[in-house]
Amino acid sequence: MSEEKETTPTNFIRHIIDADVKAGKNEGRVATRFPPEPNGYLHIGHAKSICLNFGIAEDYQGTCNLRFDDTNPHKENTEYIEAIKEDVRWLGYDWGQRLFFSSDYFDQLYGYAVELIKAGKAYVCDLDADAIRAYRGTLTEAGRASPYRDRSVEDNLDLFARMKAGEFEDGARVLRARIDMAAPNMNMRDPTLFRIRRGVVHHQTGEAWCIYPMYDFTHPISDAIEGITHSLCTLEFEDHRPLYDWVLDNISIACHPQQIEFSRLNLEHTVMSKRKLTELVNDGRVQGWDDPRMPTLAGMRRRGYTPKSLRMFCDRIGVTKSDNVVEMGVLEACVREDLNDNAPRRMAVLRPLEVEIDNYPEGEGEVIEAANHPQNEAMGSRQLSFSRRLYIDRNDFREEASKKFKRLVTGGEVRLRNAYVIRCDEVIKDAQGEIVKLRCSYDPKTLGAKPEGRKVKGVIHWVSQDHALEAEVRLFDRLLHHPSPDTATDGGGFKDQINPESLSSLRGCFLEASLSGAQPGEVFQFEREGYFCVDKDHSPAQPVFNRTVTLRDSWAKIDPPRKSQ
RNA sequence: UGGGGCGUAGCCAAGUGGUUAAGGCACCGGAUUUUGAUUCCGGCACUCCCAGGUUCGAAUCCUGGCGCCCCAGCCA
Repeated sequence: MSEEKETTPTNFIRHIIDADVKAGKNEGRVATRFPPEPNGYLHIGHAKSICLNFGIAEDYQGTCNLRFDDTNPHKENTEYIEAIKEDVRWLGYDWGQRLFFSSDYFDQLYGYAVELIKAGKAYVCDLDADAIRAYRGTLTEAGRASPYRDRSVEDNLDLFARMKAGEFEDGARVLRARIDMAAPNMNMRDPTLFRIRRGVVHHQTGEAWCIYPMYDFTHPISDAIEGITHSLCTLEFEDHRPLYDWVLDNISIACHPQQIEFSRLNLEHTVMSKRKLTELVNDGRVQGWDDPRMPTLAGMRRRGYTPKSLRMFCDRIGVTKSDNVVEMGVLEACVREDLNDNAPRRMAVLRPLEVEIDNYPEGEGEVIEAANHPQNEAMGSRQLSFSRRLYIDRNDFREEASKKFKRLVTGGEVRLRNAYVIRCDEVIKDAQGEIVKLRCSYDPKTLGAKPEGRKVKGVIHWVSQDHALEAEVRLFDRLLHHPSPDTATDGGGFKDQINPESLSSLRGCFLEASLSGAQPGEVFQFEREGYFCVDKDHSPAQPVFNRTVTLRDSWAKIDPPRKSQ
C-alpha cells in the first residue's frame, strides 16, 4: 500500500529552469505548453511530453497551456481535438482556461509576415515545390537564390495581399523568409512561411483564410504571444531552433521563449509515429485508435492502464537527449504496482476443466466469504458460491508432473483458493483421449484450516459451475515482433513485423458470480492470472474482459508456456 | 571537416574535478505467503565508447579517433 507518491526525478530541463528562476529570468515565472497537432490520437510518447510540461508547471507554480497547433487544415479535424482533450484530462492534467489554437493567431501571424516583408526579410516566391527543392541545394552544396528573391517590398506586399485574397491557385506562390541560401543548416535556406490552401474548410476558422502559416513561423510566435518561457520539444527540432530564434528576433515582439529539446520515447515492440499508427488503423491491422494493443492513450485506457501508472512510467523513464528504447517491462511494472494496491481480487477460470467433488453432497452448496485484497482489509470482501461441480484451469492440472509442479496431479492434493483442499481421484477422458473431467474428493476440515498431518503446497483458483458467469476474455501480446521495428534490418518496413497473434480471444471462460455487476473500465485482479478490465464491448449478457497485464510469473521461467496460451 | 546532436550495466538513468559510480526495470539467490502474486532481505559497473594528455586526483577538463541518431515538405 505505497501511499508515498513518487516524486518526479530531476532532469536537465529542470536544471535549466532552476537556474533561470534563480537568476530571475522572466521574473521567475515558468510557463510551458503542450502543442499537439489535431491530426491523430495521442500516444505514450505524447504522455511523456504532457507529464513533462504539465509536471513542470505544477512544480514551479507556473502554467501550462494546451494549444492545438492547427495550421494544416488538410490533415486535422475536430474528432482529434476532442479525443486529445479527453486523453489529457484522463491522464490527470487540467489546462483550466488556457485552451488555445494556433489558428487564434492567424491575424497576428499575417501581420508579422507583413512586418518581415517591409523589412526586406521575406518575399513572395513564384517557384513551385519542385523548383524550390532544386534551388535549395543539398546537404553538402549551397543552394541558389530564387529569381524572385529580390522583389521590391511593394511588389511583395501586393502579392502577399493577393495570396490572402485568394487570387492565386494552390502552389502558385509561397511567402518565404529571406535568410541565407548558403546556410549549412537547411532550415535557414529561405524557409517557406505561408502557403496557399484554397477551398479547404478549417475546423476553427472555416473559410476565412486561404493561406496558412507554416510550423516554423507559427510556433515561435504562438509561444511568444502566450508568454511561454520554456518551449519544450523533441530532438528533431533542434535544427529548427536557429529559425525559431530568427523569427522572434526579426519581428516586433518582446517575448522570446527558450526552446529546449529532449529525446522522444521509443518503446520496444511498438511504433510511435502518428503516421505509422494511422497506417495501422487505416489498413485495418488493428481495430481502431483505441485497440488495446495500440500505444495510444485511448488504447492503453481500454486495455486497463491507469493514469497513475502512466505518470509513474513517465517519471521512471526520465528526460534526456540520448536515444533510447525502453523495455515493455518498465511499463508493465508500473501498472502492476498501481493495480496490485488498488485492484480488487476475483477468481476467473480462463481454460475451464470440469471438477466434480464426489463426497460433496449433490444439490447442496455454501457461501464463502473471501477478502477483496489479501493485504488490505479496507477493501472489504465478497461472497463465493461453493458446490459439488466446479471449474478449474486446465493449466492447473497434470496427470503426472515433477515435484516442482505444485498444482493438482492425479492422486495429489491441492488447495482451492479461499476454500477446501481437494484430491484428484480419477481422470475422465473422451474417446480422443482428451481430459474432460476430474473426479475429486474434498477434505471438509480444511476450510480456513490447514490439513492435518500433511502439507499441501499448491493453491489454485476455481469457480462453481452452477454460479459462474460465462465470458469472453481477450489476451494481448506485442503488436510487433522486433523490439525496435523501425530499425529491423530484415526486409521491408515495420508492417513486416506485425505479430498476427497479438490478439487472442478466449471464449467460454467462467467468472465468479460477483463480477456480474462490473462496469466498463473497472479493473480487477483475477487471482494467479493477471489484471483484467471490463471492455467497452461488454454487456451483462455477454461479458468481455481485457487482460491488462499478467502477474509476475516465476513459474513461467521454470516451465515456459508451450504455446498453450 | 555540410550542419546539428548523442555515447555511464541487458534497458532507462543520476552524476557538473575528490562519492564505495545514485535509483528504477530486468536478472540471480534466500525468508514469509491459502495468488508460483505481494512483501522482506541480499547480490548485480575496480569502471563510464576507444586512445592519448592535463592533474596529487578524471565518467567529469583537453586532443585525436570510433559508433549511433536527426536534417534537403508548400508536414508538424
